[in-house]
Amino acid sequence: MLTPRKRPRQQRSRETVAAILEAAAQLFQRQGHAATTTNQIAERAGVSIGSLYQYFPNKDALLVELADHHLNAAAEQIALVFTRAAEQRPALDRLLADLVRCVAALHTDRPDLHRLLFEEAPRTPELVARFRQAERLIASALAGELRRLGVGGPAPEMNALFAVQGIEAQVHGALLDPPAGTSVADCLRAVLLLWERALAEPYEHRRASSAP
Amino acid sequence: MLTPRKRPRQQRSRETVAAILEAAAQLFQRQGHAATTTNQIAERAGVSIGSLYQYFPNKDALLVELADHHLNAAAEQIALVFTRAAEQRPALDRLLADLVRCVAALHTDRPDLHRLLFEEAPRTPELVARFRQAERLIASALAGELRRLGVGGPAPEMNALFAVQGIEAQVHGALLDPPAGTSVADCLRAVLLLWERALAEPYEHRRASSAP
DNA sequence: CAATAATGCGAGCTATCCTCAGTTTTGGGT
DNA sequence: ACCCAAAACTGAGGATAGCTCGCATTATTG
Repeated sequence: MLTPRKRPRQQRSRETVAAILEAAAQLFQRQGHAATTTNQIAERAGVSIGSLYQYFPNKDALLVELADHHLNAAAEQIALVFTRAAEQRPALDRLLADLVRCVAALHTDRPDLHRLLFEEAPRTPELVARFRQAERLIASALAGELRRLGVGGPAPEMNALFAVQGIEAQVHGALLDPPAGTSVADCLRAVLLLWERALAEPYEHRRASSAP
Repeated sequence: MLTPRKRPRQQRSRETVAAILEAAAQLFQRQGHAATTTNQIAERAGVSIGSLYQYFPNKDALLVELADHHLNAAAEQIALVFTRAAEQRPALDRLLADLVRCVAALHTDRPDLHRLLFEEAPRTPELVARFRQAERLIASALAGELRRLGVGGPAPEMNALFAVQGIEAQVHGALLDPPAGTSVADCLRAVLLLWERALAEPYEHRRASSAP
């Protein structure tokens, strides 16, 4: 059982839970996950260790909850890109540019939290599942736009998912460990160009001179 | 200090280290990282806990060492793809097909170990750095081939790196969590097609002859 | 065959996660 | 206003895992 062991019903307990999460976020960011003890978190939150364990079954559950918040916030930002796309019906290059910019912003907005969740924390199955779910949500929205534009090949859903996974990995790499002698902006531009080329029509099969 | 605290100099100690790593691999795979204790590892390896800590400064160092072995094995497999490419000088689609097939094989060969290292284990900075290093090595080899083929855009190095990062993420996703109603083979084919399109030159279709 | 270095040992220290029995606070019913 | 069951809170301490350290054992050197 990784989900809360008890639901806070009164106002007081909801504040307790919020304080615990806030404290956990701060300490995890400052000291790392392993170096932070649950007693420290409780102390900083101004509650007893027992209260912490009334709402979180173990230390990792705090991480999962923080990740969930972060992913929801991210999904919201990305959703904004797609609602704007639904209104303005931009061309592929414009849409992808917005998407890449948004993904990059998600990394740079809270770099420490992002690094904590993606590079340091032990990944519980729970955490992995939530990440995958967010990925699919975004991919689904992107697939809709690809269909509207008549691009993305014969299976836009699949290609949209791969695009989301690829862009995430590439932007992540570009921001945390940019290739020597290249600006981050250049990297993002290059990523954008790659995906424009990968997804744009014509999508005819070029079997020019060699077998599969 | 995450690297070995003492180097094994005699045959006896080298065997001890090997036994410890073997035991660690087995137990980590069977029970997961967190559920495995260092005392269990020592016991299974047939050595005392003190001996373990003579060669590994902490529990995570075992993981780093296992990851290092795994990455070296992977790099070797991939290097094979590129030495063969150097001989046969295949076209882009053929080269990418080999690469994707090889990456997929690395995932399916030892799925439990791979999952351990990529999805469960806490990622120490050391571990992350080694991943990045392997990535760059492969990207560098790929960039060479792209240059030979005259594709990969104006900055083949950068695009090769993005391709490696993207392919890894996409193959990983396709194998561990394939989209509903799609076979793994279909996914891999789709990934391949995306990267063919992303990297191939649309404007200049000159068949490369011998320019470095 | 000393003498010295390398290796191996394992009881136990330290520190962390988490429990639980008991206390305090809250809010709805009378 | 008052009562009281449910909700919330408390913190000392149990259980356990990572890791240390002084000493025994085995190998290597001169």
